[in-house]
Amino acid sequence: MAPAPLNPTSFVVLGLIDALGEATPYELKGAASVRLGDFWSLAHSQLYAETDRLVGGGHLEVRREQSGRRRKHYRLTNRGKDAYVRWLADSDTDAYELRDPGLLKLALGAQPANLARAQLAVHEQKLAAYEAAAEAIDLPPTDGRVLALQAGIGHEREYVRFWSSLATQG
Amino acid sequence: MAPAPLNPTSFVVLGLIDALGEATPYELKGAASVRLGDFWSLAHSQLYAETDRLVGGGHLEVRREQSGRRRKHYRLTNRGKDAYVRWLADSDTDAYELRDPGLLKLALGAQPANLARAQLAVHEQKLAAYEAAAEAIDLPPTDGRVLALQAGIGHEREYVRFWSSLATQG
DNA sequence: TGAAGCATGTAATTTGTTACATGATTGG
DNA sequence: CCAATCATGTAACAAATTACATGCTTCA
Repeated sequence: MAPAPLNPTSFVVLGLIDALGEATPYELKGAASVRLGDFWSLAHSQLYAETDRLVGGGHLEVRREQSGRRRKHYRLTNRGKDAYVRWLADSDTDAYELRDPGLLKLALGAQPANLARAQLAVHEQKLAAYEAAAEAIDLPPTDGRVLALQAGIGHEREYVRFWSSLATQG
Repeated sequence: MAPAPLNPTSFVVLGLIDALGEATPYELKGAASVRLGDFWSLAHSQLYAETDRLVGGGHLEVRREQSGRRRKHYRLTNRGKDAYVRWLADSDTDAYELRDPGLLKLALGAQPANLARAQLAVHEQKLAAYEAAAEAIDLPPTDGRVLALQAGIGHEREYVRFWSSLATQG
């Protein structure tokens, strides 16, 4: 039986470990929220599961502390590094779907005005948070994290524009 | 043990059946792609599983053909209708996460220019498809489906703008 | 009449979420 | 020193994806 193929979660883990050199699942949790913000969240239990799987596939290796907490520290193997680098360089990415619960309600017939007011509040808040993060970040403007944040800001602006246009009626 | 709570998939099914009056899973498949376009897709096996679950929770009732294909036709029960109407009227929707694989690669350090060219092509195509759909649709401009489509168009425009700005370099 | 593809489902596998448990550290 | 909370994991459950199976229509 072939080992399970790598999925986006796998690459998040590989990418974070690549950046950190070595990490425990707990450290990955922190790194994920820093590097990916809230546009791609993972439950901490997923990180424990995914690191295990990646060890099984030969993409990571573990070093376990011999005393105290006996934490597991993970590093990339050559195989893991290769797989990650190839994924990163491959511009043919998975398809993306909007899958926004707010738009789902709208499409299924919710009253636009009420929904819009609630959604507007949500997206205004998220926009403010992203803008604050962009303000605070200390990285060259060509860094991928900055660019991704700019993309997030663009989307939230678009959401605010969209729901604003519906919020006024009703 | 309490019956499993309803999730977005459940409400998609309830909503489609509400609109259709009665439907087989196969008909739901068609209805979903018409009403939700490609912003919220479901595998056909999900529809069989979800209709079953909803029967178990008392939200749907089945009528099975007595001969031939013995298809199952589902209708809302009062309980199902109620749950659906309440969900639709509740403006407090689930949170939304962007979760775009393209942005994930960008944030993890992919070369912006190559990625951008590929993503640009994808989103230009999607934008064109949405615009064609908006052109073809024959519904009042206040219909939720039309509005959701407008939202999709706005997002795709934003994507095109964003990736365009990165595609020129490199 | 047989191939293509539409229609209808089930089963196996993989993923993701939620809940539970408990040890270590630290600030009050 | 004790309450919070940080850190570390496992287990149970729910959901989604993929693969498998197979009957019905249609039309060449």
